[in-house]
Amino acid sequence: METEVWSIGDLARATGTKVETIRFYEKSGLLPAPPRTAGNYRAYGAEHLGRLSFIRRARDLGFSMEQVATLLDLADRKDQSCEVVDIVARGHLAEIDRKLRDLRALRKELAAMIASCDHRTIADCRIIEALAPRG
Amino acid sequence: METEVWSIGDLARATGTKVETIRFYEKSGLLPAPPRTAGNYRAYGAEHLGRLSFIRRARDLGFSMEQVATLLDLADRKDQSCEVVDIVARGHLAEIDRKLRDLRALRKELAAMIASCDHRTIADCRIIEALAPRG
DNA sequence: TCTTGACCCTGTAGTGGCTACAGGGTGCAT
DNA sequence: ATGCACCCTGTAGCCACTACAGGGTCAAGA
Repeated sequence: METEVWSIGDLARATGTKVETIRFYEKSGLLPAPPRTAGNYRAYGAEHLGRLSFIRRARDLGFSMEQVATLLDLADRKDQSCEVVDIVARGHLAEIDRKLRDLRALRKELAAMIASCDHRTIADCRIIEALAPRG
Repeated sequence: METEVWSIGDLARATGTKVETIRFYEKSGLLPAPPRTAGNYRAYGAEHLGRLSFIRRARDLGFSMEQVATLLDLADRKDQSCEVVDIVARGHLAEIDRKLRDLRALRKELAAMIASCDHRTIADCRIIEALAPRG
């Protein structure tokens, strides 16, 4: 049976990734280097497509490249317990919660600043005042 | 009347900034280069302290260096309307709202993934499954 | 056959916002 | 005189890409 082969551009289109990013993932060790054609073009197979989809999906969910590498490593050991996967995911959730808290606090302060601005000259501007030392 | 003079370390302590960061702000054009002592040390005055405090506060509130530069420019033109200041701040608020939306969506998806993991082997792991192409 | 144009290759440098050295000089107290 | 804390410049590193420059490959059309 013939196996399908994709060029780097095909993979890019299929996964919504830029060509340069795919090469970058290869250089970073996330995506294994595929075989080459006679003309030195990368020739990808189904396993590369799957792996790249995994990477993109995990990155979209905000996992760092290091976390993605860990998850990929784990995903390959199919017979082991998935406890570590759970730990990585929970750690990431905690990070997201921290960011959410920070952003909400930020938003509140910024919104208060904007609400108190009544468009006079900058000398009276509450926003500038709020940023100045001991405003 | 004598004017107070601070070393870069004094400024760093007073504003909670690292020394390297202050030099970085100078190189980036956010903080003007101060005069030097005979020994080539930077000699800061009150205006530098004020400006650095402003920068730090704005950065803490999540304004980009470019936005901070704009705000500093505007803050210097005391007689103009503060409309542009308001526009910058509102633009930043909109950015924060976008980030909040994205993070909340992320959190939801991630939490659902984690909730469905019941610690079997990786072959059955819902988290890995959720990341794999067409789940 | 020749050319056009889309695609591919490598390698390097840039982004933002710092941080961390290396390899030196200065200033003050002991 | 010596130690130590501080200062100086310049460069490289971090993350996760992105954007070139300067070439090579390949298929279709004239």
